[in-house]
Amino acid sequence: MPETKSSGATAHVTSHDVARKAGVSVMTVSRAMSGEGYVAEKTREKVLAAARELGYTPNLSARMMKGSRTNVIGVLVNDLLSTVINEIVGAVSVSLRKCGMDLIIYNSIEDLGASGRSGVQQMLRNHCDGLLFVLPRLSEGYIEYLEGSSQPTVLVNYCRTDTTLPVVGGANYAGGVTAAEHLLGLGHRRIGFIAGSPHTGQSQERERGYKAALKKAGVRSDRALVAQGDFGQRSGFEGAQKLLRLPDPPTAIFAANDDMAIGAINAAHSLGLRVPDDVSVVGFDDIPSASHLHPRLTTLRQPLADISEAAVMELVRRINNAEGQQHRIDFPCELVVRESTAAAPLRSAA
Amino acid sequence: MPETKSSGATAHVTSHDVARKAGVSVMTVSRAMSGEGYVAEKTREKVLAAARELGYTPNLSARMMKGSRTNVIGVLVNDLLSTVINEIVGAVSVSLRKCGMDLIIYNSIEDLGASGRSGVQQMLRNHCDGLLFVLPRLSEGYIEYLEGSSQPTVLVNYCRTDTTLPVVGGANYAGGVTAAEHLLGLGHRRIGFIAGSPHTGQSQERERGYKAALKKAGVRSDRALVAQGDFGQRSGFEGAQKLLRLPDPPTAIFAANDDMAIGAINAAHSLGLRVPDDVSVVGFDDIPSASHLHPRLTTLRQPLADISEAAVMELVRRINNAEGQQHRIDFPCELVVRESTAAAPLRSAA
DNA sequence: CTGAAAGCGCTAACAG
DNA sequence: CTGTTAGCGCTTTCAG
Repeated sequence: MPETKSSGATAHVTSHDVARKAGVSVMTVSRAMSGEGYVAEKTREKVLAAARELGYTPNLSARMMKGSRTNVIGVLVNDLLSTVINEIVGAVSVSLRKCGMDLIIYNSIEDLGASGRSGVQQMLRNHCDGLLFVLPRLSEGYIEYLEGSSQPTVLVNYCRTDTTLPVVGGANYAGGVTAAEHLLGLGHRRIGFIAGSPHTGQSQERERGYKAALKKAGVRSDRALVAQGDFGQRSGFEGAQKLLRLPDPPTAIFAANDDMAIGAINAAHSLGLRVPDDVSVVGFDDIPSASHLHPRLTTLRQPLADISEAAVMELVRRINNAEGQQHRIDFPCELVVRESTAAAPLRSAA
Repeated sequence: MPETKSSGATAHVTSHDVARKAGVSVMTVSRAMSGEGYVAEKTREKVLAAARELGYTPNLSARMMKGSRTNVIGVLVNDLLSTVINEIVGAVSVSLRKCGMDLIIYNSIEDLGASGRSGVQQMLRNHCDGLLFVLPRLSEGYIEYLEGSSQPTVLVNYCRTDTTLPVVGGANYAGGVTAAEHLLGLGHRRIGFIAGSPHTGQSQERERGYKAALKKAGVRSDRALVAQGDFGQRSGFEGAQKLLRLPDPPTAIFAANDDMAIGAINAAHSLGLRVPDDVSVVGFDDIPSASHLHPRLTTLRQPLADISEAAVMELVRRINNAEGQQHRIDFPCELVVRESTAAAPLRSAA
């Protein structure tokens, strides 16, 4: 094999190579590349030219070993397959790039705390200027650990416990209230709820809101009308089937997220019921497909782009130790009325 | 601030700390942790105990700077929001963990070649034992670069050009043939096609198969029956609307993926057409929601789990420089007949 | 404004 | 089986 010669393979170009080529010291290369410290404009250009020609990029590992900024943040999730998580990760990615930062994603199937000491997570901690947990499954112990850690950390859409870590998310309780009030306003009295998995506490908050609205309207909540799902489409399907097969079935179903709402609509269809004529369905999130369905889904729009942006801003603020740090930011969720909800059918008397 | 004292924050525990605590040299710690080289069983236990107590994890950055294994592979994608990509990433994640490896995901919005020299990608190259490109948007130049690079690399579901890089994927051409033959067998003669984005070449292959089957059956293909989409649900909706509003509309539509097929079904509904009574729809991929739709979608099942597993095996083989390296692995796609396809309506004479 | 020295945390390569 | 030496590629001192 021939040596270097600037062709394809470009073995390992180091700052030494650039330094030699530019006729300066490695230190000058470092300064020119990072933009920190004084370098004569002319020298900088010379270095940059040499770097470009050689196809040089600084070795981040080496850089971070000295403890300096990497401009990379780590995004930790538990389930990349979730539509919402994906939306958030996408939006975070955009916001981050606006700040000139980049991101790396780590998907842990298990509790993020359990693998908190795994190699990759450790590596992210070492490598990243900050960490963003998106809808995380976190153990209490790991939260405490993160609270004690000096690494800037922001939780997105996590509302299970009180924590000193900053949390950014949607107003789930208020959203639950809104959803239930919408259905109550349409004359529904038997309103089912399909809960999602409890990891982040979002489902519980939405359920609390739903129950509060029912209570306020003088409607007694019925435990039989609450089905347990896991935020997946299939669980929404099964939950809704269970609910709709009840002796005294609900005339409306509020699903804790859109995926389950989609499953619920399919379940209604599978039982020969029409949406919204026979059953109304409300979701939560407003994922893209919500508006392409048949019928188009009435749902609570979570401003994921805003949430993501705010989370990034907060994280950056903390990385820079800047002013104006917030401890909790909640965004209101807006009711989007489409075709999956309508006035309650008249056959209500059971 | 008080010093260490093993509480929460656990500043930066290094191998030196462990060595001191265990009364051995750093080297012994290194060996005990990595499992390589000889260490007395008793010593190893002592070290491991000290490490556990201190909450020590080796610094991967430092480790890889010496060029040794990290047991981490980098997964590069262009669109985390794509259902299929997500499925693959999920399956890859599982396969990898079976091999005791972990993964990090990097999502580049642009062409992966363009940012090929970006910090993060460089970091991944430095950090990872191998790279997996999932349905990538790659420029020719970058492929050449990868071919010349010594880093183990596998492409998943990429079939645009001939490359010396190993490629694992589904048999797209054959799948296209199968889809079209299924529709032809049901008596359809005017069969529309909704193409996806051309980045990976998958859509073209499926289209080639579709056209070949038509030709073989003596059906003249009509350019007006091919709509250009981008694999997104919305584009399937729009493409199908265009097709179904034609003076002589198709009685069946083959969409290059399930997402677009879903859009197509919605489009049919929106035009007052029934699926499959008025129009049959076939998708490609068999994403989870395909079987929850109404009607349930007839589609070509890509064995994503097998594909992912094979890709991982091939990558590991190359990382270990092991025997039996393959250059191309294609998995057949199986036709799954559900409810979205039926015999062609009789009103065919235009 | 630039350079030389030192060392981040770890692990090959060689001694013992 | 264990320790010592050296050095990965970079950046933070501290001198020019």
